[in-house]
Amino acid sequence: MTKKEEKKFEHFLEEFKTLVTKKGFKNTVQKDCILKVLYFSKEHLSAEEITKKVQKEFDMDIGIATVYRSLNFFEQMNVIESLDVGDGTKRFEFKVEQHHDHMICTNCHKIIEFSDDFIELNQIKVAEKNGFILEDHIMTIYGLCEDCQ
Amino acid sequence: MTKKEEKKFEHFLEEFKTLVTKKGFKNTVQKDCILKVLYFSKEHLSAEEITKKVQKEFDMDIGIATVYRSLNFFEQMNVIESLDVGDGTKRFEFKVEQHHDHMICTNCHKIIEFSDDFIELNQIKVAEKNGFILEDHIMTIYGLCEDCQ
DNA sequence: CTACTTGCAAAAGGTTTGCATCTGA
DNA sequence: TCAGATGCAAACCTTTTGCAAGTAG
Repeated sequence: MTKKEEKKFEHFLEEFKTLVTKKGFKNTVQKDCILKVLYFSKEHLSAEEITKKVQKEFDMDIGIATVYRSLNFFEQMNVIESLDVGDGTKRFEFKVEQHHDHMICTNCHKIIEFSDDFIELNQIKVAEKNGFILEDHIMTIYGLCEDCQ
Repeated sequence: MTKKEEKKFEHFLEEFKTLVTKKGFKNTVQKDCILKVLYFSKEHLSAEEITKKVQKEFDMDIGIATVYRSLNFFEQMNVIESLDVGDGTKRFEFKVEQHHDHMICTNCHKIIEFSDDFIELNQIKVAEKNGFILEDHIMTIYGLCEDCQ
C-alpha cells in the first residue's frame, strides 16, 4: 500500500470513528484492524480469513466472535458489504464509492469485479417501476473463467 | 392448480424421468413429490419447508437428508435453482423458461420477481468482454417494498 | 442382481450467544 | 463510572455424510 492510500484510509477511519462515537458505540483496536484489513484487501475475505490476517499482520489475539460481531456492525454502518460466493461462507468487502458487481467462476470460485453503467441505471428503473425504495443491488454472473474452460 | 397446469407438469415429469434414467440415476416417489411441490409453489421454499410440504401434502415420511440430496441433484440437472435471501437458508425454485430476477425487501424479506430484457442482454455482453462462458446470473435488488416504507 | 436411494442419526461447517472480564468515553 | 466490547466456549442452524436397509431398472 502506498503512502497516499494509507493517508486516504487514515482519513476515512477518522471520520468513521467520529460517527461511531456519535452513535453511542465504542471504538476499539480490534475494529480498526479489521477495517484496515478489509480496506486494503484485494480479495473478498471470509470471517475466518480476516481473523487470521489480523492475528498475523497485527500480532493480535483476536477472537472470531469479535470478528463476526464487528462485521455485522460494519455492515449495519454501511461501510462493508457481504457477498455469497456459493462456497458456503459469507465473504466481505469494503464498500467503495463506485458500485461494482461480480462475476464468479463456478469451477475455481475466482471472482472478477466489473461495473456497467447500463446495469446501474436499469436497476433503478426496475425498482421504481415496482414501488421499491432502492437500497442496494447485487448482480452476479456465474460461468467458467478463461482458465477453467 | 388447474387441470391444464397439472397436464403440463405431468408432461415435464415424464421427460425429466426419461433423462434421469438415461443418465443412469433412478426415479423415486420422493423425487417426484419434491419436484411437484417446487413446480407448483408460488414461494421460494427452504429445504425444511419442502420436507414439511411433502409430508403433509403426500402423507409421506420423507427425511430431510433425502430432500437435500434431491435438491442438489435437481440443481445439477438444471431444473431448479437456489437463491440466497439473506435469512440464513438457501431457498429453491423451479427453473422456468423465461429467466427472471428478484427484488427482496430488506425488512420483511418479501420477494418480488421481475424480468428485464436490458439486463439479460447486458450480462451476456459483460461475460463476453471478460472471456467468461456464461452459465447463469443472479440480479438481486434490495430495498424497501411499498408496505414497509 | 446391483448400483442407486432412502432414513436415521451423527458429524460437520459457519455463525451467534451467554457470561465474566475488560475498556473506551 | 458504566454501557458497550472482547474472548472463550458452548449453543445453534443449516447442510452433509456414514451406514444399514430398501428399491428401481
